[in-house]
Amino acid sequence: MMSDTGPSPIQRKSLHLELVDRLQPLIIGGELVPGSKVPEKELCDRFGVSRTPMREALKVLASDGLIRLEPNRGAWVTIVTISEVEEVFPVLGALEALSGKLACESITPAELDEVSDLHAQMIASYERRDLDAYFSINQKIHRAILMAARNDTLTASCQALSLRMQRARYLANMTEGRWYDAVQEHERILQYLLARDGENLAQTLLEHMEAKRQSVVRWLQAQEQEAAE
Amino acid sequence: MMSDTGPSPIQRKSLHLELVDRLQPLIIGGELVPGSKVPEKELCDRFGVSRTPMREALKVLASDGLIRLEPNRGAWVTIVTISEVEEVFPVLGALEALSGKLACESITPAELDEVSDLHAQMIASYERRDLDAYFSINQKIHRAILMAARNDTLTASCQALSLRMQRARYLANMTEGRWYDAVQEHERILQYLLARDGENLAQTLLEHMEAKRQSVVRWLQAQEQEAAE
DNA sequence: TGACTTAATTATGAATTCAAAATTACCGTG
DNA sequence: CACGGTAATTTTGAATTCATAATTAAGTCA
Repeated sequence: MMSDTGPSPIQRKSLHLELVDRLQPLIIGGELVPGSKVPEKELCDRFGVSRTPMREALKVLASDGLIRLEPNRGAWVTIVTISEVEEVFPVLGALEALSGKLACESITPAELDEVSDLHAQMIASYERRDLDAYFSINQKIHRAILMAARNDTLTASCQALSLRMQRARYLANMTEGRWYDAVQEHERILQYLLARDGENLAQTLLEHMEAKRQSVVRWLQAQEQEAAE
Repeated sequence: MMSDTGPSPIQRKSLHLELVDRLQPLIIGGELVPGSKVPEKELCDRFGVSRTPMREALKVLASDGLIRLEPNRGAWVTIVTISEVEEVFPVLGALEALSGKLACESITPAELDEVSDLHAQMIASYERRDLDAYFSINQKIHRAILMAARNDTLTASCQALSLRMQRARYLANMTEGRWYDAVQEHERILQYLLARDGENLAQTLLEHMEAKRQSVVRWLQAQEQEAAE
């Protein structure tokens, strides 16, 4: 159902890109702990590659902000700071708002069906309080809207920033109240999308991001508090 | 006058980052011709480095979209296509609009003076039809607004996309009419910034980008036409 | 014991090497 | 002469090597 990027590319991806794809989940999944050192040698052994392609991959991940390279001291998994959240969410908001506007212009009935379907699934996971499923489907919805916007540059930019925000399991933490609100927001998002009302969809996505930002910042502040004790 | 990123970093940048910084101007300046092969060995000789850091740099540049890596066939300088322009400018528009909004909240009187000064210089270069100076100052203005927005993530995103649009000398080509309009737009941009009118500044920056997009696309279409003959 | 040196070890950055792929040059055949 | 195929050359991707910087361990002395 997803739009294909091309006719089955036979070309083997270069090793370093393969590694980028493999390392990303380790970082956002928390297996590589934020603030800890990236165990270069260990990862080389694990993936059965030499240091050269691994280090190339680390350079790319660093340019995406997922890790930090300290000269002569190796690579470190970056941590999500409050100030970074305050920076990234407004940018992400602007980009998602644009994606909503563009999606309304280009989305097909089939794609609308798909989003509706995903939305229903998301509601179902909300009702049985399945947070993991909820988050997974939630992301699929945002991605589906992005796809419908038909703008690969926009997709890539959103993707990169989203990854940075997913580094920890922080986002998977919501109060019951915030969760309810988020679902309401998504209800509006779906309605505006179905109505192809770009302006209101953009506005709602912006508010959605702003609310998410607040929620994440609150949680991080609570974490800080906790750590101080 | 520009805000310093920190207290004189003694730490030597890693070689590959140094190379990224050195290669970028070669690409956007057109010395590395769009569509041509990146002469890896030649560049290694020129900068006196081995292939390892050079190849690391190329991987990073590729992830920024300035070059394209074809497996087993080397690196190629990407060309600015019409469809890419149609993609990038709307994204850049959204980001610049945000930067305008944020700048209105945080810009200092000293920074406002600086922008006013740059604006005056830009008008002067317009009046003597000095396109190179005009473009250079123009960029400084956009960058100053970006700095005033106090959002490094936003700055980095804008920077990356701007670079992609600067790859050729295409942008330095404007009709007399378009040039005049651009100056008028910049007049409004300055006024809204001085008035700290975020909403209108954002809107104007958006329109500015849209106009620029149209102008660049027209020029590229003309180029295509020319090439076909 | 504990701070300060100094030596051993390890990790990092970058050059070099090597196998595989792609390109070019060469050559025979129709 | 054009075409197809094979061998030589070059380029690329990735492993290995090597010098240097950083870290750890050991030893010295107050």
